[in-house]
Amino acid sequence: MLGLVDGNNFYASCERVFDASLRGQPVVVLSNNDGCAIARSSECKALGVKMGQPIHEVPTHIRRQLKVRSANFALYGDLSGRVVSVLRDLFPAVEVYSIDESFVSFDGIPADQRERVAGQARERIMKWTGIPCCVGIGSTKTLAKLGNKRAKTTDSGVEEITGDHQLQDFAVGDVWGVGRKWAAKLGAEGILTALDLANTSPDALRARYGVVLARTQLELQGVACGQLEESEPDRKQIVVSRSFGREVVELDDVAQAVATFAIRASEKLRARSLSAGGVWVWLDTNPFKSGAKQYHPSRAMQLITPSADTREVLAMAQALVRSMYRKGYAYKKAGVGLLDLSPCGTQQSDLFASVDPRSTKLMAVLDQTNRRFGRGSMGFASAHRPKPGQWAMRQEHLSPSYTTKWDQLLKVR
DNA sequence: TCTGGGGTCCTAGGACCC
DNA sequence: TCTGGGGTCCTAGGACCC
Repeated sequence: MLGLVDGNNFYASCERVFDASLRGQPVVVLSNNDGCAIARSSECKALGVKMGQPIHEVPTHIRRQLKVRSANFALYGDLSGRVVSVLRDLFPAVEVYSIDESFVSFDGIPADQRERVAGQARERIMKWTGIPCCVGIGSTKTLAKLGNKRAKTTDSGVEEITGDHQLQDFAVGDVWGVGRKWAAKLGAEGILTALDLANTSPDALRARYGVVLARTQLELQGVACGQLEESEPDRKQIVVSRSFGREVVELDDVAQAVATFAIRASEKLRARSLSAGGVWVWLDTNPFKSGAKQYHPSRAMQLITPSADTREVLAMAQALVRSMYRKGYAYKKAGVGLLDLSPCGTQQSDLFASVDPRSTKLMAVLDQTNRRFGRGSMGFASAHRPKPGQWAMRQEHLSPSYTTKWDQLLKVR
C-alpha cells in the first residue's frame, strides 16, 4: 500500500509558519515577477481567486483584502526538506514527488494501523514544521492521489481508497493524469467519473488516448504501473528562464540576462554532478501585447565535448544570443537550456580537444565560495547584477528567507 | 502598468538507411 | 495498369504534472 502526503496550499502555508499575522487571512502567493496566483489559502480560494489567475485580473475590491506574497522558493524548498525528513523517520520508503508531495510506503504496517500512522505523520509534521498536510492511501499511486483529494475535505485529513464504490464520487478530471483537454474529451463520450474511466473498454481507450491514459485506467483498477522510486532519476535537461520585470530592447541587456541564466544553469548542472552536451537559448517578445511585433527565436548548439564549466556554457550562450538578437523588438523573456546531460566523468573525450584540467578545481572553488558567501559573491563580469528597473524580476512582496540566510533570521524580541 | 517556471512522456511525420 | 518492407533517428507538437 502507498500513501500520498501533500502539504495543504503549500506555499501559502510556508508563508504562515513565520508570519503569524497571515493565519486566518486570505493569503495569495504570486509567481515570479508577481504575475499569477500560484498558491492560495482556503480564505483566498473562498474569495474566488483562481489558480494561475493573473493577479491584475482580480477585482480591486477583492485584491485589497488579500495578503500578497512574492514567491520565496528558498523558504519553500527548505521547509519541504524538513517535511521529508519527518516522513523518512516514520515510513520504510519515501519518494519525493514534488516540492509539496511525497509518496510513502506502508510496507510492514498492518492494515488496521495505516490510518493511525498516517495521522501520526500529519501531527508530527504540523508540530515540527508548522505545515498542515493530508494523506491519501491506496494500492496504487493513482488511487493514493485520489484518496488525498478526498482527505482534503475530511476532518481526519486521512482517506483510504478501498474499493470501486468510492470511485464514482470523483469527476474524471480529478484523476491524476487526466488534464483539462482529456477531461472534456472523455466527458463528451459519456465518461464522467473515475469509475466510468475504470470501467471503459481498454482497447478503445488505448486507441483514442494512447498508452498514458491506458496505464492510468489500470492504476484505477488497482494494477500498479508505477512503483515507488526512492532515488531521483538523472535529469535530461536543465532549464533556467525568466520573464523580465520590464521590456528590454538593447542587446547588452538581453545578453546580460542570458549570461545570468547560463551561470545559474551551470550551477544546477554541477550540483547534480552532470555535464551538458549542448546549450540552447531562446528569446521571447511579449505575446500578450497585441499590436507589438513578435519574435521568438530559439537556437541550440552542441559542445565539442560535454562540459560543466560555466565559462564554456557562457561563451556558447553569448554567441547564440548575439546570433539571434534583432534590433527593434521589445524582449520580455529569455531562457537558457542545457541539453544531452550525462553524469560527469563518463563522457567520451574528443581526440583533438584538450580538456583544461584546472576547470574542475576552478568550478569547485566558485561553487564553494558562492555557497558560503551567497549566490553571486564570486561571478562573471558579463552577468553583473541588473540595475533596479532593468530586466530584474519584480518581487515587491517578498518575505525574508527565514531559514536559509543568516541576516534574515526571525527576530524574537 | 500588470499575464510563471521547470519538467516528463508520447505520437506523428519526415528523412534516411538497407 | 503496375510502385516493398522494415528499421532508426530527429523534430515538432501536444498532452500531462507540480
